[in-house]
Amino acid sequence: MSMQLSEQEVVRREKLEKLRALGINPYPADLYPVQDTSTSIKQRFEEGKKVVVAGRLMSRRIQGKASFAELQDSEGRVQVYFNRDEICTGEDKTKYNDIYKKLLDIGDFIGVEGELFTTQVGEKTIMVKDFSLLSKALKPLPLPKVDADGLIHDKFDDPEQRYRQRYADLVVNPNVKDVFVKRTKLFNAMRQFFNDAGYFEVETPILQPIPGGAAARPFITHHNSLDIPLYMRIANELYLKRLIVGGFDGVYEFSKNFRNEGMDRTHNPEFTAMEIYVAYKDYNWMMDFCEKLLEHCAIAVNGTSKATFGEHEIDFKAPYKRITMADSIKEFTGFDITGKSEDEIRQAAVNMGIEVDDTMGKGKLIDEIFGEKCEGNYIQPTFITDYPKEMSPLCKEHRDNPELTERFELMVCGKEIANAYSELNDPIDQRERFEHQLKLADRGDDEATQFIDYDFLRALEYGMPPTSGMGIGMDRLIMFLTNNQSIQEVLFFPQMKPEKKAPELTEEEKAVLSLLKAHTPIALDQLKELSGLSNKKWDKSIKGLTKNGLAKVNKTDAGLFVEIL
RNA sequence: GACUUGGUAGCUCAGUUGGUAGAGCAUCUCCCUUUUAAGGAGAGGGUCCUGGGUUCGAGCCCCAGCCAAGUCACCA
Repeated sequence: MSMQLSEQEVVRREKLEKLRALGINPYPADLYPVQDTSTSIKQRFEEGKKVVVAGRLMSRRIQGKASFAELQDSEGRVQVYFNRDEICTGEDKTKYNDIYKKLLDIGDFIGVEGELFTTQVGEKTIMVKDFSLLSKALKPLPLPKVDADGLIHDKFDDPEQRYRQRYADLVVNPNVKDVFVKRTKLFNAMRQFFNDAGYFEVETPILQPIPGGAAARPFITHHNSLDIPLYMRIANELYLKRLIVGGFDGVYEFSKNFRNEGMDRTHNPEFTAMEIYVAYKDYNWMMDFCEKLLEHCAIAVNGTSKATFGEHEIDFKAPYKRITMADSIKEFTGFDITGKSEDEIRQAAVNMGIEVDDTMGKGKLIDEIFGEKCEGNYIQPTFITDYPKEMSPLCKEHRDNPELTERFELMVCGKEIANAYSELNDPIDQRERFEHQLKLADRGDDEATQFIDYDFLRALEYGMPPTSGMGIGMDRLIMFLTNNQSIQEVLFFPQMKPEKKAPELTEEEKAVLSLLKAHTPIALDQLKELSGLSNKKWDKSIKGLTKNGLAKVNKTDAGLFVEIL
């Protein structure tokens, strides 16, 4: 069946044929000898210099026998000047009059050879001596325009369309491209920082027989040859620790994780975390390392340690404030949790107006209080330390207080962007904590981990050196560094519900068509009668058929007749 | 999952108790040899998200659904 084409798409396909008729391949195979870019031209501008550039034609101002246009390449735009008599030095003016003016469109890729000059209004421009079509665009791009005051007109900014057609978004919205350039700069900066410190980048399985290292609902799949379920990873922690057991001093991985949970502007089903584990270190060392790392990354991405996020200006310059969870709660609620029983803490939470229920243990209650009363207050990067033990099944008990763990989270603008431990390396303690989680899961606590990774316990039994580990949510971090409030803006291809395509023909249209096959031509009223459709249905159906080119309505002196085509 | 808002031309958006679907840019035709969002004149272009219903008549009203955004809940 033919696809529905808009008028502009039909026109472009016709141009394609006209180009071929003129002996021009709209999709040539040979390379184009690009020598310059839009930025190199402006940076190393010399009057009369010969240049060769390629890119998309993005705007045109045609004035008869001359025309200004903008060419967009990977680095930006440069103005090009097409003059009929420069391009067509002989009698034949086809190349300018027909090929350039009529058969090229905005969005087409062209290659341009020319010489640099400055226009009367001072714009650095390429005088085109010759050009070639490199690839014809059949769909018109959205065309935002920026005026002299920097205002954007006809901005392409519907999020649904931008996310579904990121390619078009990237072509027409340079600020979107910048976000992804910064994203890659962040990864490169972090990788360089780790490599300079002597740590190894590694890869661990994404398909795992046991999804471990976090409490989250996994995606499940099935391996045919092994005939076993496999889970997509929710975290890579347990694998990286195995490598510390194996003798690496420091390992890290940028890890795509998958969690089968809700989606909103801070959660995508797949997201990227960075996890690093360093032997012979503790969480105090990791805090120092973390703040140096983030300062380094912020500067690499934005050229400064400062970053604007919404109404806040945040500064990633080290060092960051450090406060224990107990002190934080004391500061914002006046309540001191140290030495208190579960009931005392529950009562305090109730007094603060926090909803509690009986299934909440001490750790969960403390977490609720912190989340409700404290978390949102930390705008500048702040380390919150010494979390309750119940909340941290993979973390080492605090050296000074057995109710706590050696854990910190880094808060920025009230959100967690890093989470780190002195890792638990006591295999017997670890086994007990896993078994405890299993009991919670059996009781129906769906947050608790439902599997015990016995292989991981075996690894710990061989001995893991004291180790500190840290995870950083890369998507959230880049949101802060690029001032984006939504994770979809920092992912090239955020997960979306599939677009449903309209059926080629509805059942009603098929019915009318078969009637029409039996009686053609036929009076319109008679066909409508035969179809037995309601007015609205009839109208839709006959319009659908004529639009698809399957039927035609003829107006004659005798009335309206429908015929099949 | 709940609520709110939205879905109309390639893009951005109007659309009046419910009465022939509009504008700007883009497209097409003609004129224009240093302009820069938008030169001049003219023309074409629509699954008004989908499906029902009410009505003589629905872009508009009612019901159901789809998709998205936002808020909350859940989740970390």
